[in-house]
Amino acid sequence: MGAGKAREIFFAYIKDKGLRNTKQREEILDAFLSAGKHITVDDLYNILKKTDQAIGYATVHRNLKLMCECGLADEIKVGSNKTRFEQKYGHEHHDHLICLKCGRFIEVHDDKIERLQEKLSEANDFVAQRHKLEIYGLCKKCR
Amino acid sequence: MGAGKAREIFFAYIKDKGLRNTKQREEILDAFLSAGKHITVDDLYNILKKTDQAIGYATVHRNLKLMCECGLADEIKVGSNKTRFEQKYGHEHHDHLICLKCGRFIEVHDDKIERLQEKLSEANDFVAQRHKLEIYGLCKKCR
DNA sequence: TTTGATGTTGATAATTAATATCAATACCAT
DNA sequence: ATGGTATTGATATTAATTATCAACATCAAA
Repeated sequence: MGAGKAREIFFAYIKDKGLRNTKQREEILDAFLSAGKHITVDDLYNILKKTDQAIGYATVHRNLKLMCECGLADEIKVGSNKTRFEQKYGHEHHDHLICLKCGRFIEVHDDKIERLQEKLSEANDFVAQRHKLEIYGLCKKCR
Repeated sequence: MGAGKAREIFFAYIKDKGLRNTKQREEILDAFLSAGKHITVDDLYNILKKTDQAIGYATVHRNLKLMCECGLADEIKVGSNKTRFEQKYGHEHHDHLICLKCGRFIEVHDDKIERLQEKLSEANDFVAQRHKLEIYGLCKKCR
């Protein structure tokens, strides 16, 4: 795992922007990097509360945003639920199969689909920058 | 256009559910059916206000939800913006190219991609019900 | 047609998530 | 060590959606 590398990227970004390193920032980064996939602000806040009673919700939120800015994290929004954050560094681009019953996210990838998307964009004089593909249905366990 | 058919579906659904027909309900339905694509509650509310001063925001909202229930409308959420509703009846399934600059939605469709998505789902023991593909980038005019 | 049970409306309140504010504090270049 | 300033954490604000409820409208049955 490139967790060390991810930290480097974060701290380099901070320095470059003239921002500062703090105890909380580091805690949040580490907690995020070792947390499960598709975590919410609440999730991370609750994890951090256990070891840092004083940490604030807004601080967790702000720093997750910061991780998105520097390319370490991605925001994903599903339905009307709250925003989830997932690790981007060291994780290939992927799409999601989302179980409507248990809420499980399955990460998938298909090069062919990616290429067809690119073609589709070109055919519409559109310059694609990123995309989101979510397939909703029932997973193995739930059907 | 099957606007008449769409109305039939709506009223049949209402009757079937033991719901009632109202002046507002009909106004909202008709306004929605003749409105442009990807409309928000606000948009529709403002359109309706012109001909029915007394109509309530909540009523518009509730009835758009109802149209989703009966399969005439679909909710689409992009980024952190407000929910948009689009007509489903008489409109083939499609995906969206979304311009990050001007916000324009371009509707696209690719059978090959659809089939590959189905395969991808099967390969993961997943029963797909619906999906959402959004490609973000810059449209012809904006690049 | 009248009636009455009940679904609907419209105004407003409540809820929820994301973000802004700001005084106190912590960081770090000098 | 210190001073300028970014950060924190508590709280307020914003924004969208949904819930509440009394007044009203609908429609099936009489």
